[in-house]
Amino acid sequence: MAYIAEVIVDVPTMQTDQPFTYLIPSELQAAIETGMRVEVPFGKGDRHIQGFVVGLSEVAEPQQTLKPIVRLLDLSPVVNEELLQLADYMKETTFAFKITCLQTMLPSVMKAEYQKQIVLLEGNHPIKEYFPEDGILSWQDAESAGLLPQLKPLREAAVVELQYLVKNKNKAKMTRYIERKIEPAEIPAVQQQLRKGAKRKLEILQILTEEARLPVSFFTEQGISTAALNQAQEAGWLTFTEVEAYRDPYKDRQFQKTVPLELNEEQAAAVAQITACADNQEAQTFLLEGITGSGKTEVYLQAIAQLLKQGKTAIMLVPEIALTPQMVERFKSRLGDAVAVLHSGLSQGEKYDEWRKIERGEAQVVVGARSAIFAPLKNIGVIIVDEEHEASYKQDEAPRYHARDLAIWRSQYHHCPVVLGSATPSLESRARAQKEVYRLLKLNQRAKTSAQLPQIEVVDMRTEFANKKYQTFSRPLQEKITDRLARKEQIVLLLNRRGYSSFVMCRDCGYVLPCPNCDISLTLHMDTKTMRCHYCGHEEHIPHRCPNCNADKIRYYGTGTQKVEEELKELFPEARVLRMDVDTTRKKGAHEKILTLFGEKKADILLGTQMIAKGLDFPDITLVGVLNADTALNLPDFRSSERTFQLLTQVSGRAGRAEKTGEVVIQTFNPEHYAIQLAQSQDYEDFYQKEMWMRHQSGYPPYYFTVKITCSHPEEQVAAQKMFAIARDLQQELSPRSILLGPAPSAILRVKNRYYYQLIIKYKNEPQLPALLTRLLDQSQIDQRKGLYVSIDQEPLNFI
DNA sequence: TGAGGCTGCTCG
DNA sequence: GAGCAGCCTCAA
Repeated sequence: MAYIAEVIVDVPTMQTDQPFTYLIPSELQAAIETGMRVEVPFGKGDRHIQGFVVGLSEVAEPQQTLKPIVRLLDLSPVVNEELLQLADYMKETTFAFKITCLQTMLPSVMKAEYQKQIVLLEGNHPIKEYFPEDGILSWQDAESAGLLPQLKPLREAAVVELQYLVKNKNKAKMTRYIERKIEPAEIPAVQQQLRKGAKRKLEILQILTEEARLPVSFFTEQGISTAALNQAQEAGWLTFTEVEAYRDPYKDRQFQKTVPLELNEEQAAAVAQITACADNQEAQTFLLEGITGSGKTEVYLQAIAQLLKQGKTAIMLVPEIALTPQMVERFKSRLGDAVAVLHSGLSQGEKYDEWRKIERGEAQVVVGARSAIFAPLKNIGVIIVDEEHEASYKQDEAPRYHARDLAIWRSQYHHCPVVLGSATPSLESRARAQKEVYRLLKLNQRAKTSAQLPQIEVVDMRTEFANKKYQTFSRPLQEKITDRLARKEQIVLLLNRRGYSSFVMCRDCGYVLPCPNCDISLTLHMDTKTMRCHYCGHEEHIPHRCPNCNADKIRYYGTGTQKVEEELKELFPEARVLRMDVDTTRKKGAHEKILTLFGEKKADILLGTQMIAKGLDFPDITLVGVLNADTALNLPDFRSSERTFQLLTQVSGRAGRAEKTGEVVIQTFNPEHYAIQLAQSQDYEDFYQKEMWMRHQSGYPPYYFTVKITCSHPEEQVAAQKMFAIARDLQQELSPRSILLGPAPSAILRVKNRYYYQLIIKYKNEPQLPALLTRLLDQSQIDQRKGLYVSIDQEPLNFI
């Protein structure tokens, strides 16, 4: 009898994307379980790598000689049966390797790091002078000392050995505690015997009278030294112990307990339908289409609260930029300690701790961005995807999954409802509701009955441009800002940065400073006084003279937030302005600080990029200005109208959420465009009809499915040739009803010195396509050593 | 003739 | 991802 394990190894290639069989040594047989991480030897030379156990079995006689598992990296499984199945689904739908899917599901600290080192076997060999005492030399040190050529023959002669270490990074944080060993009743007697002046010992004993267990920090904070504690230990009064501690990013925060708000009829009906589904174990997907300010979050909270009472759990996904402190506050204060929060602002250790809390069942509600869909909850009662239209739910690197799809998959596993919420649903989701694949729930009223939808004015910037002095602010907007400042009400200004940035141009020859590695102009950053590339991170000084013609007529162009801020200060010197963009929010907690200041009315104007469009809920905002509505409108992407409409509707929703009525000013060069006009009338349903007609006319989703294939190589020719070869292949195999767009160079042809070519397939029914694409990837494996990469993006959200 | 590079193959 | 075999090229 032999016990064997099927293991997915950490070698992300097409050829190794399958389970490998290993022998389970007898000492591991009792402890090993499916879903654990293990260390295994792999390949010639038995390099040690990490793997995931995906199956266990018993065989009479293995057909081949098997290598044994070296050790277990976990005490209990880190992926359960459900997540293993989910990984299979992800692999099929995203064309990613299974190992990549598995690693994506776990906190990053659980991904192994490998270390190479050289071990001296023959202690007397002259080479030993290069080795440290312990006879172990790291690969990096050997390399930098130029020893590698010398070591090569020594390895063959078995003087040294090459070792690969698998480092397990997931360390729980430990806190030192003190435990009382002395009976409280004895303490007064001991205190009597202390010699005079033994103040600290007296104090320690006093504390021990009250408490049996305390963190060491409790003592040190009171000025009791560790030396004193050590003496107390020697006296047998106490012992030190280590207790596992969670790194809780919110531990110092007090959350005021809140009570459920009164629901209006529409909200109550929505909650009832969702919970009824959960009660009936129905895997139904709801589309909750609610205008801004209609109280979608309250619907989520009450549905979750009800299900929690029945012992169920819940996942709430929000876009990264909407995961504001306000949102977290709302969940924590309503649902208390049941809530775990996962977002990019946490350190690796904090993320790991939140994950363990969930995994152990200590948290029942998970609020987080895209990757929170992998939260290891059991008995899920509802999954909510807020702002479901947001592009950030799709991961733009492998595995290119969409969190919405995985949410639906998990709901089917748990027989529970999914709620997709938005004021402006994606066309795909709205169309599915039309076809009754999803059930449509509508919220047509603002939750606060006194709150009205804001008045929206569209300003034609073509006529405004005659007023040359201030190009950024139209006269109507200036007048309204003046008015709000006088009334001490708050203003939000949105600078739409998509496809737009500030750059430096020479006025004599028109030269624009490019990135040396990418085909894109460098962006001006005034805070660091540098030019930066947003793609590769290249940085250089701001030029004073034109590098091309040497003229000194170099000028800054474009409208960065910094430039707008300066203009604002010039126009309204008395206004207090807060700026929120990538530059001012880079530091941890900066985001929160800006919003808190604004919430406390320490500023009159909040100026920012897209990140201010979502989730802000401040009662005194009565004016929203969109400085440039149409920068995204002219991008060559069929979703540009949809994105523009969504952004304008979302940001308009920030105005007039309480008693005071709000106003919105949209500045545009395309006032007659339907996306702008329908945003003005705030009619999502009209927009949906119009846009569906447009998509039907031009043959785009949701009428067609799409796949994007991308090739990249350091030489443009090679990337292009491969792309054309793939296109020829596909042309032959696909049905004549499918359409190929391209091959064409990507919108930014060169990134990090690699050239990108792409091809888009539009199709309605192509059952052979997954197999075809898998074969294509398989064939492209050979090209990888030549630096030629092929990637596949199923239902891409960015066409350019 | 031997060193070094490139390609294809394999890994349990 | 890494080692290895088989093949080719190149220079002496």
